[in-house]
Amino acid sequence: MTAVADTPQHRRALRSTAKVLPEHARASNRSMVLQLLFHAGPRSRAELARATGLTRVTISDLVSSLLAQGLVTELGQQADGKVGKPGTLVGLDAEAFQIVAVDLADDERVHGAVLDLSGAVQERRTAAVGGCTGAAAVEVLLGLCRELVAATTRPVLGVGVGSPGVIDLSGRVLQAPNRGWYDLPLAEQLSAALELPVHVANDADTAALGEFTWGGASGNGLLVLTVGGGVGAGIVLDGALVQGNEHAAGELGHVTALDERDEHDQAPLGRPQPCACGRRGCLETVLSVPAMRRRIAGLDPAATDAALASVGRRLGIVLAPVVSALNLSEVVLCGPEELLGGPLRDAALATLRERTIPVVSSHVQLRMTSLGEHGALSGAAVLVLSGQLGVT
Amino acid sequence: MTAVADTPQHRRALRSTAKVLPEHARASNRSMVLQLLFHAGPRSRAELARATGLTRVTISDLVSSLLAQGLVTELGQQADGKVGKPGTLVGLDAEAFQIVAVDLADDERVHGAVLDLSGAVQERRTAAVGGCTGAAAVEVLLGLCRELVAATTRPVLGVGVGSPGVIDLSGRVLQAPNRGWYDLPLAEQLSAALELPVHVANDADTAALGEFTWGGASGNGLLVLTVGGGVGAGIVLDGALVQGNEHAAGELGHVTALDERDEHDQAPLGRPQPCACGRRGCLETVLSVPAMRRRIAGLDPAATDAALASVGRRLGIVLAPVVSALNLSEVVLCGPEELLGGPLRDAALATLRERTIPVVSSHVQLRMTSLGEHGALSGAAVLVLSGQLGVT
DNA sequence: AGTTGTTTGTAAGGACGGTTGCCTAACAAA
DNA sequence: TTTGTTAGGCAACCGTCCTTACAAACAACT
Repeated sequence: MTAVADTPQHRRALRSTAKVLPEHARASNRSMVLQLLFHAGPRSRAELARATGLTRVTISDLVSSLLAQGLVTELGQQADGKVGKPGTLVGLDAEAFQIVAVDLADDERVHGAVLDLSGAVQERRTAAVGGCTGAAAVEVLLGLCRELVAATTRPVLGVGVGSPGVIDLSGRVLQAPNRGWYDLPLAEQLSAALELPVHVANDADTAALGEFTWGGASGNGLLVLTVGGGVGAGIVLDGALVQGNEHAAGELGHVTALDERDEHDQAPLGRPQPCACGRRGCLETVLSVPAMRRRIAGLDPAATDAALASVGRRLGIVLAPVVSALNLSEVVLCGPEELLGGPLRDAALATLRERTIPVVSSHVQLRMTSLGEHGALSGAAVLVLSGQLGVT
Repeated sequence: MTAVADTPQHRRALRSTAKVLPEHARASNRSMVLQLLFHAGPRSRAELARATGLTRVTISDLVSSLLAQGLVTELGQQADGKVGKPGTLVGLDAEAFQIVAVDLADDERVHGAVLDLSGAVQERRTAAVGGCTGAAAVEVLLGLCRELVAATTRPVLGVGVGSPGVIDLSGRVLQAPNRGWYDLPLAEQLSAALELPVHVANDADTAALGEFTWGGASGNGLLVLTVGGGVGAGIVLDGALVQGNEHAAGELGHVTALDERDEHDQAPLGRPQPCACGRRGCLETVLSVPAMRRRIAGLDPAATDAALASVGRRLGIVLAPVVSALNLSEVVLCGPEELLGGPLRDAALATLRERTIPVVSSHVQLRMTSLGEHGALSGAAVLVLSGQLGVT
């Protein structure tokens, strides 16, 4: 229809650009105010104005619209002993709305929760997958969502879903072998059925978002490694998830981590094992929970520690190039504390530091998640916060 | 002075946010038009409107201001056989302005050039470093800049500099040991002296920008590896350079690539060699130009190929985790063709593909730069295009 | 040749968002 | 009480984009 040819040059030229209207400026400034109230706590209008660089007039206008929507509330006078008129504190009303979050990482049960805007869990529900795949699996998910929405006691801001698989920005599942989903517009379908905004992302990505927002991330550049039945990663740079060319960023589980001839460790991991992907020696074959449990089964404590440390060293070797290339400030491990938290972590960090230049190694952290097993759920909630309010 | 405490939460909250005014929207839309004309060639106003999503009225307004600034020119009627009034083609005037670009990667000579807006080199000059460091090195650079500015025949859009070292977004050189620069506000100093906009970035980063803009990059996610006296990398994701937590992203040269006990290659690289950074087995100790020349000196062609392939395999091993984590679409090598272009590249690509999951490996490219030795210079020019016009 | 329909580019008017300048209220310190 | 400072609101203005309307230029049909 259009006379303009849709050439690759066009798409390239406009890939990361879109028209900007004054109303987008408004939305952006609104997000900035919410972001500030979210992270830094209640503030007076005048303080918001100083912190954002906007004028008091504009902030007043923004705040009044936020008050009208019920997102923020006035919390009374500022009782400092300072000169001048005391300001009126304005704070985010964490209980004004609720978020429905669902985690599909577990193959057996779908885990869901209702959270408030501060990430506090209000309700928790699960549903059995029962081996369902394809459309039936969508039905199970939809059922849990309906149940959770029914359990909310406030208006629902939106629904966030973290799922294994490759998922694009619009919430379309390009492929999720575990569920038998291929090219499925999951967010669109759920949104139509629930009549709510729905955001879907890879579960490692949601875990990374959760860690970024609530895990007390320090610097810039975060990689979250989820260790379960498989191994996945989510990367947050400059406050945004890295998507990758095919939306497959974070596929660290299937990087070769063990070679045929290079194992001379003190607690040898043995020959590279075959992997579900059809190759051998993938990181998943040594770092996944089942693989580690098999390896340490029946070992005495010292041998267990040595075996886990050996796994940690392989992890450190794989992480070193990534951490160097991106100059990450933090690597976070999500998974069973008893496997990951001890010698594995220590060995991985030591190896990572040995193998990177000081300007990188001296700043990088490697730690367990501070969100426990709720990481994926709260991350799915951040998906909604980010999508609906611009807050991360 | 301000009553608002400057807490970490504040900086965190506002890190990737800034107030947005309608004029920023205007600037963004202006950039979008320029971007389209730059990459897709001349268009009529109506076509620009369709491609950008803005109305014809707004485009007319934007185009008229660009015409007034001399950045674009009208190129006559569109002579298609279509119905309706033929449009007036509007095109970027590549010769309306010129760009001064300087490359400091070479320790012996500073290379500079005058380019037009299409990246075509108009003039070329160099200056001897003569072992200068610190302020004296700045003087040499400044002298070359003045010479180049004097050689321009059109108004100068700005000056772009690519330099080794760690450089922040404002063009402050945090550390550049080769030049003896530490915490030096280079862009600011040059800008004050030349009375022109000056943009400074790491040389690997400028090379990556050049490749991204003029190298025919295909997908999303580009890593450019510069191989010279050392090894550096620049990464472009979603059209923007990756900075890193300490602005040290791309420090791949000092990732350990060779271990004490894991070398069983067909053309052994031997024991890990000491590196200038004080550790052993860094990628630089096998992949830098001097290291490779030493290794192949006196070898017959077959042995040379085998040795270079062995280096390539080490490179592939280091790249695999990075390419997987970011799902990169392209890795580009910059450096001597005779060393990098043959068996080394082939072995690196094969190793990279072997060690990554198909969804990643089947899409990734690994090739020599298409910009020859001018990559860094044209990249420095892109720095200016990007900074002044929003075009990449 | 005249009519019709399509497309281009411009003009006028309106909506929206932010700013500056000025005002009043509330408080501490002199 | 006076003075200086800070908070918050009101009015007027400017910039940016939109919608609507219109003239010009052309192809195709009658």
